[in-house]
Order: sequence, then C-alpha cells, then structure tokens
Amino acid sequence: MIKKANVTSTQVANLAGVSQSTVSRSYLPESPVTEKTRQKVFEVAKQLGYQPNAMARSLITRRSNMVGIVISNVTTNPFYPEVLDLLSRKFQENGQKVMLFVVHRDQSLDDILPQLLEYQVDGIIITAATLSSEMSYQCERRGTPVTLFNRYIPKSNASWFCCDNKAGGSMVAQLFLDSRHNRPAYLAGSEDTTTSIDREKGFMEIMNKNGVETLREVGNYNYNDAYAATISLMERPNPADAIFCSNDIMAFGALDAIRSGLGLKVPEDVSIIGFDDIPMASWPSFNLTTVRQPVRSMVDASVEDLISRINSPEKPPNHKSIMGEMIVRGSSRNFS
Amino acid sequence: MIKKANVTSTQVANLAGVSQSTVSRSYLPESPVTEKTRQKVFEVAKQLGYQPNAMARSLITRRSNMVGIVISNVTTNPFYPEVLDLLSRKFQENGQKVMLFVVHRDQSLDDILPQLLEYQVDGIIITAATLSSEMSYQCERRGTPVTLFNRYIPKSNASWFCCDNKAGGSMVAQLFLDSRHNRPAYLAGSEDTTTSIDREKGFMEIMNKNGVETLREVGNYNYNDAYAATISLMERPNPADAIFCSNDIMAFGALDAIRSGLGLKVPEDVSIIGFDDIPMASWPSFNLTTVRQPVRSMVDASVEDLISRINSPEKPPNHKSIMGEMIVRGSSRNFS
DNA sequence: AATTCTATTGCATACGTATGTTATGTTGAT
DNA sequence: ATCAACATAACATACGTATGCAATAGAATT
Repeated sequence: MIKKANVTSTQVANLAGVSQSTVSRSYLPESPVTEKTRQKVFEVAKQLGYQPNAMARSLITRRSNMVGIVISNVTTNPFYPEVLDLLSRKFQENGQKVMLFVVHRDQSLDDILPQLLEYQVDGIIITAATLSSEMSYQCERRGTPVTLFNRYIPKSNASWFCCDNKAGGSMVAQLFLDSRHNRPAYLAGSEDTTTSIDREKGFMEIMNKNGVETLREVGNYNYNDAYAATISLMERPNPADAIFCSNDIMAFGALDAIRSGLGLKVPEDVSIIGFDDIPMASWPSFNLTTVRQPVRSMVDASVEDLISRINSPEKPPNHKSIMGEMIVRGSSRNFS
Repeated sequence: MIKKANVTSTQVANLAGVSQSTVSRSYLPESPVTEKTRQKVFEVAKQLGYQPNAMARSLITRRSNMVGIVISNVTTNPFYPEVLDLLSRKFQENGQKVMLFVVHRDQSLDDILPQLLEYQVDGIIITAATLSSEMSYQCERRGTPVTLFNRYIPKSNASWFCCDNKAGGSMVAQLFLDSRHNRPAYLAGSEDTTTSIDREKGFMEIMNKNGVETLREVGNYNYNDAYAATISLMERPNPADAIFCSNDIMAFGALDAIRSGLGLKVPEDVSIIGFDDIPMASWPSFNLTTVRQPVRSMVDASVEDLISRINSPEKPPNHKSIMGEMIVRGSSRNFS
C-alpha cells in the first residue's frame, strides 16, 4: 500500500546547492538560468533519478496537457482503430497525453465525461457516441472544449468535423444509376447515428429525384446483422441488384451473404458499395467499391481545432464537412 | 490562454458554512461526517458545479488511479484493438483511468515510459513492444509495476502473461502431420518478436522430431508481406502443401495470394492455418483454421496482476503462459 | 574605485486536496 | 447539575511544483 517516496525538486536542489525554484526553472526552456547551473542540476537529477511530477505541475499551471478521447466500436469496425491511431499520434506530436475511454453500448457518456473533467483534461474528442446537452453544458462551464468526430449535435458549443456523409450517399446513388441498376437498396447502420442517417438522406435524395424505388434493411454497422439483412434483401420476390452498405464491414457481410450464402455473383448479380475504405477493402477477397473517408483530414482538422481552442478558450466552435472520394473497385458493375 | 478558475472545495465550504476538510471528507465514503452536513455539502456542490480535482488528490494520496497502456499495431492487426478494448474495459471496472500510448516503428519505448512516469501512473501494461533494461530499472526504482502482455523479457522484474505460443506452434505442426501434409512451411511474423520466435520453435520441434523438412518465409505480421511471401513460397519447384502463418492477418494474405493470385484452391492445394482467431477468421470468405489465443484470460490475468502489485508493491512479478485452442475450420484439409 | 545596471538566484506563496490532531458540541449516566 | 465519553467538525499542514518579487552577484561604465 505504501508507494516509494518520489525524488523531488527540493532534494535535487539541496544536493546541487541551489534553491528549489532554480531546479524548477532549469526544466523550463526559456527561463533565466545559467547554463552552468542548469548542467549541475541535470547532473544531480540524473544521479537521483529525478523527474518532474506532472500532477504538481498541472496543479500550478492549470494545464494538464492531457486530452480525453472517447471512442467505441473499436473491435467491430477497423475504421475506428485507424482513427484512434491517427488521433493519438497527432496529439503525441503536439505534446498532449491521451486519456482513453472505450465506451460500450451499456455505458453512458454522462458517466464518463465527469471522470475526464475530474482529471482536468484540457480538451475532449468524442467519436462514435453522442453528447447530452447536460454534459455539453458541464464542459462549457469548465471551459473545456469538446470536438466531435464524425458526429454532430444541433445545439451545443462543440466543434465537429465530419465526412460529408450526405454527399457520399449521393455519389453512390449516382454511380448505381449511371451503371443502369434499377433495384437499389440501402443497408443502414445503427439507426441512431447521424452518419447512417445522412448517408441515407443523400442516397435517397438522388433515388427519389429519379423516381427509383429503393429497398431498405438495417445492418447496425456490424457484419452479422448485415449478412442476415442481405439474405432477406435478396430472398424477396423482386430482389435488389445493387446494395449501398453504410460501412465497409457491412459490405463484407453483404458480399459473404451473396457469394457464400446464396451462391450468387458480385458484381454480376448484385453490385455492392461500402463506405470508409478501410485497408481490407482493397484486399482481393473483397475488392470493394467504396467511399473513402478523408480520415487524415478529419483527424488533422479535429486535433488542430481542439488544440487551438485549448490555447484560446474564447474561440467559437468550428464545424466542417469534408468530401469523401469514390474508390471504384470490382464489387460494382460498370454497365450492363 | 487563461482557463476559467475551477470551483474548489474551499468555495463549497464557505457557501455551505463548513470547513474545507469537511467538504473533502464528504466525498470519502467512510469518513465521520453527519448525513445532514454531507447532504448540505452535496447540495451546494451541485449548485456550484463542483467536482473534486483528481490532480490535487493524487498529489496528496500518491495514487493517480491511472495506468499506462502501451500498444502498437492497432491498425495492422485486429487482434490488438480487441486487446485494447478488453484491457481498458477491465481497468475502468476497477476504477483505473487509462493513459494510452500508441507506438510506431519509429518510436522508442525509452521516450514514452518517462512520460508515463511523469504523470505518476500507478502501473504500466506493455504490449507489442519490448522493454529496455534501463527503463525496467527506472520503473523499479519508482516502484511502478510493469506487466508485459504477450511479450517477455529474460531478466527484469516485470510480470508477463503470454499465450503458450510454443505449444500453439506444436499443435499446428501436429495437425499438419496428422492430415498427411509433407511439405510444410512456416510464415514468420516480425523476426524480433518472441511471439513469432516461440511459435516457430514449437512448430519446428515437432517437424524436426518427425524428420520433415520445412520451408520458411517472413511476412512481418502484415497482409502485404505475407501475400508476397506466399507467392514466393508457392512458386518454388517443390512448393508447400501447408502453411502455418504466425497470425491471422498473414493467413488472409496467404489465402488471397493462393486463390486470387495463383488460382489455386484452399485447402485442396494448400492448407492454411493462422494464429489469433480474430473475429474475421470465422467469416465465410476466410473460414480459417487457427489457434485461438485466450485473450480474455490473458487480459484478466494481466490486469489482476498489475492491480494487485499496485496495491502491494512488495509482491514479486508473476509469469504465466496460457494454452491456446485449435479451432478447425475449412482452410485446412482433414485427410488426403 | 565607486556606481549603475543587468542577468541570475533565492524567498515566499499558491495550486486544491487529504489527513493527523485538536477543539467543539452532544449525549448519557450519575 | 456535573462530568465523562464520544461523535463531529475545524485547524493546520503537507503533497511537489511554478512564479512574482526581492536580493544578490557580476559586469560594465565612469
């Protein structure tokens, strides 16, 4: 239960024959301390194994240099590990440590954000979950900026950076129409996510404009549900000839359902298009046509926004939708 | 640059007409404070939006309730997101916050661990990277326990919990022999990892014992290298009829190389066996025979070990190898 | 050599909480 | 009514650092 006592700046000071404040200043880059004394301090510090205590420092400076990342679906969708990887790398480059929370369906953000605030994080990035107005208010009151990644909330003072999901959905619809499909289907992700809602909106807008009737099923952004939904989509009397899956993982489920499950061919019998362009999409097994999310731009924008609002709390939140790119591969047919 | 001033326990105390220490004690479960005053304190706290400051608390208690997780390969191997998910969930259940570092090939642990120590983490879990003896010493000096996940280091005071990789390799070899393969190959992961080394050791031990000559290539634990290595393995005059891939992702690369790249059949022409049993392995596209790592047991053991050593720093480190399980699917042939 | 000025250093305090020790109030017994 | 005994609350201090201000030393100028 008893932890070893830490080496403190005072101990270093005593042994080096200087004051504690001089030790402290030795670690601040542009503090007025002679190179000679700084060297002496470092020497003693090394000898004692001294390292500044970030908690004590944060207490004084009111900056923890920690940001909170709230993420989910880390195991069900490879898109999120990639996001996490990029986010954390970018924060590290900016000298920010990352406090991570992986949330599950049974957890509420309202239980997690207070923990981040207790630990005085300088800012919070939230992806794959939504923010209650109560929590939004708590963060605002504390002056802790919040940035949403691929999510948005109508009335809040959070920033958000999204892929232009609606435009992405429209691009897919247009491609289906251009390649003469006439029985398209939308395979929705989780119904309560803005990503799935917006992709559907963009998709339907084009289909409606062209008077094309569209099928619909729900795959909840996971492989198994998508597999089942695809079977039911194809066993109708008048089955789909093109399926837009709201993410790549569902597209893989659809592919497997069609090929292994039903013995049909892609894209001859059905075209499949996904969303995300995760690395696996380019594997020969899948060779998936999909809308590539501009992950890097989205991450860069999110991190830069958060850091800039950390440094200038008076700045207003920012919002931006970034265009995705259609990556045409072999799972969608060209013409008929 | 100026952060809003926090609400402090002193402010709550003043408004509630009690002392600061009483406010503090109100938040400690079994402190002697009347229910009536505690309620009054909470009421005022809520009104002011007060929340205890975890940094100040840690400074006093010498416990941060934070653990460090160091991980890598988060984007290249779905096994690690799963590990991360389980680890972080388990720590959350135990009231520990997670400070995350995602390391890349160009980063050294020696730059990362000091940052964790600065932030006074109570303990550290390292996966997918190896620990220098210098850093091991630094952690020991600080009394910060370190637990390695699926890695081990001969001389150090770190705990470690691994899959029994050697036994796993032997199981695969035995299965190949039982099903009458006579031209086996080992597709290695990254050469400097104990996981790949041990799996190879177990595999080769059985093969040598039975006097079976074995091919070898390196796939560096990634899809693309494995794809290329498999091609070269199969284009020899006397190609392999069974490939043991040191993880599932490489097995997928091998599968794609054999089927899409070479137009051969699995398992008719070649049997493929992987290692990990990530969720994708059971997808119809792959239907991969593989050795399932006991992730949950490994995570449970690691977390419990770390927490117990946090609470009792005098405890010695623990080591354990946990048996994996052979999951037979369609990518390996039964008999010939 | 005396004086002024500047570059370093030391002193004292603050950050927000936890906790050992002392003081206060309350209860019950005599 | 007095006093002991106990349950609560207040007081004071410590955790390890950063930083404004005062003090000092050293250099530069006359």
